[in-house]
Amino acid sequence: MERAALELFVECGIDGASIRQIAERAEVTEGALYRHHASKDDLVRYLFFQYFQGYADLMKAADQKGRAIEDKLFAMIDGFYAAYDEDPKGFQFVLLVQHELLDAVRQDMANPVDVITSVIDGAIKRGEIPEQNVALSTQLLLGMVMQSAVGNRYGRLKGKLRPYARTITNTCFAVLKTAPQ
Amino acid sequence: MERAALELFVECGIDGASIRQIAERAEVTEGALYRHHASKDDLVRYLFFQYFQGYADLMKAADQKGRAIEDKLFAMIDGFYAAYDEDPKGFQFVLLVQHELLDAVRQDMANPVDVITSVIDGAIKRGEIPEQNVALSTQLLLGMVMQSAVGNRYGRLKGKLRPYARTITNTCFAVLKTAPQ
Amino acid sequence: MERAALELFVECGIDGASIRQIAERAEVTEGALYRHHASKDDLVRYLFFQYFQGYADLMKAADQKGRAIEDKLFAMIDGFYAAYDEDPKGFQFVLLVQHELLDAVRQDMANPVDVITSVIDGAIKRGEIPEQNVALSTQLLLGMVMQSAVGNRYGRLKGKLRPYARTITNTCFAVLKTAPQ
Amino acid sequence: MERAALELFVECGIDGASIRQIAERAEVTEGALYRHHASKDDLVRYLFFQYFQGYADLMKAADQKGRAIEDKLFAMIDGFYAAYDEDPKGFQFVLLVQHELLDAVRQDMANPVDVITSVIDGAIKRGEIPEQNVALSTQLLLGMVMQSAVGNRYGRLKGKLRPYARTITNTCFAVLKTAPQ
DNA sequence: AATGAATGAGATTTCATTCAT
DNA sequence: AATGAATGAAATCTCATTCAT
Repeated sequence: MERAALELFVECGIDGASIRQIAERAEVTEGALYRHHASKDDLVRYLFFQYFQGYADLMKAADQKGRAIEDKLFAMIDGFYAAYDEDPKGFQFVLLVQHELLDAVRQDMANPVDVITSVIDGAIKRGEIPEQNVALSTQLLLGMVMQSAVGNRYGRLKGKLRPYARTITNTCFAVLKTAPQ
Repeated sequence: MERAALELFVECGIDGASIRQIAERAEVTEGALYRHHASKDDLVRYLFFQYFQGYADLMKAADQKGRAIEDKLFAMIDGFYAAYDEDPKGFQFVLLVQHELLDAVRQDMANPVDVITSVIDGAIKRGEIPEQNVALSTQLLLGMVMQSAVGNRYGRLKGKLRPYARTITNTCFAVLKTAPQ
Repeated sequence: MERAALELFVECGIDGASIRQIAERAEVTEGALYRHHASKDDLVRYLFFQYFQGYADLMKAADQKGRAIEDKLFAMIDGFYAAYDEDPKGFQFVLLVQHELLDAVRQDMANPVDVITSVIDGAIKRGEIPEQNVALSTQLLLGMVMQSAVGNRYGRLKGKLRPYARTITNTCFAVLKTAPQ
Repeated sequence: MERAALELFVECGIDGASIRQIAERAEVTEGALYRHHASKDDLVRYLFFQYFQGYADLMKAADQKGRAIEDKLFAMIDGFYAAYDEDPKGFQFVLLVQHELLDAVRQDMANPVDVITSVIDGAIKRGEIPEQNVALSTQLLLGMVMQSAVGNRYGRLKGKLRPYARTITNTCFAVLKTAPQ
């Protein structure tokens, strides 16, 4: 049921996918959906937080891996790519609704963005990379990783993403070495 | 009128912004909108292509600048940031509808993505950077530049983006030097 | 202009043909139409009465022709068919709006139906045909003549109708001879 | 619900009757209509084919009655008048939309017009009536029968039509005897 | 006189949600 | 718990008509 919703949301957009369509694809009735989720919004939020939480957990776990930033970065990127390869639509869905729901995140749960920032911060403190504008560096790394997924979706980047994990880790490290200001 | 539409689209999403709201903000009646655009879809497409064309022209012009890839890259990034700083909502709007409209682009007009690819290709041929997976490099550069704009929108990156142009150019060059595969 | 309206009304129906379409086909602007006719309704009424008057005049003139009912009937039928052949859309238009406008007719002008009735009445008085239910006979004759035109429109009856005038007159006479009750 | 629609269509015309009016008269909401019929057009088509099918079945059944054409004709006319007397609006509705929907008929189902034609054809072959222009004769009979119903609607012919069945059958036979060419 | 942009009302249709069964 | 018909609000779009130019 949630799967049907996710797929339709990604295919048609949130407003473009109607409850009736979702119910049809899930092979239940419209009324039945409302026993599991109070509203369409609720369903969207549920899906978003499920995936968002997943990505956040991934990041947090990666943060524990190894000692050097390269290990942590690799764990993050490899983890995300593995997750993406397994369920690309999940990522696409998060991308789709982040505009509306990112604000609702900040308080409660760990944010992947913050984890990246803290990883970079730690590396600077340990002298692994030079002083830099961490907020900026965070966005740059984030951009490279996420855009590779987007490029995959649009057919610009074929096949699975996980094989790129080592390469992307290296470019991320290269970026951090340039000390973006 | 188009401005009112653009702003509402960015604020509320395409489906979230109703013709009535747009008309109200533009201080015209709903019917009046339909004299200028045959449908809501038409209005969305009109806005998308206007901005997309603008960015494409920017990229093509930048491609002519200088000789070395660093000059070209700087022209692109600086040009894009200047455009973004002047009208951030235009970029946000393009981001918002690219999912649905990118397919409608390919045939007719130059695509910024292709321009970047060709710039990288040229640099490889001239021996300025090593052989690499150009499709991948393209997405990485694109990701860094676009995500910095997204980060600005979400308040992660404050102020104007243009001052970052030189720095980002350098990181782009650093990325290309790592020869992503 | 009136011609453009008539044609569009017949092609698309009264509500189906918009003022804008009419203006376009007539190669004038919408505003210009309103200088000649106070409203769309007015235009419809104008066209209806123009044709209806024409048919009524035809009938009245035919009523004067000859002495015997056969002469009068032939004049009527031949006259109507001639008019139909020359401008089938005029008749189709009248058919299209009779539902709404026939009521508006009764008072002012001679009605073709009444003329037929009076012709039959006269023939009975002169002993040319037997006593009968004149209202019924009127509808039967009317039905044969009008349906032949409708049949022509729908392709059931090819070519011009006027050549049928003599034949139809004879069948009309045969009908009247059966003294419908 | 369908009844409310039928009546309003006959009273106000297809475009003149709004979904809202129909819903009001049927004492349901507009949305409820759309559970049963996908669109206004669909509703119109549904009603048309229901009645058209009914008339066609009537004609086919009548075609089986008796041996002589007079029997068949009487069965047809009597059957149609009975149907008309019972539900005049049904016929008026069919008349109203035939312009647009007759074309959609030809392929699938038996057409009353064709049945009449075949009845006349049969009578000619059996020598009951002389050789003639069958297409023309068909329209003449059709015209008499249908126009009597139209005359009833406009108040030219009072009361029930069924009592006229025998008379009209006779006039039809008289028409066929004149061998219209 | 003519233009055509604008108006305002209304039409069709969709849809999240509810609720009697 | 599930169903699916019904609701009611809103969305997109059309159009006869007006009016400043």
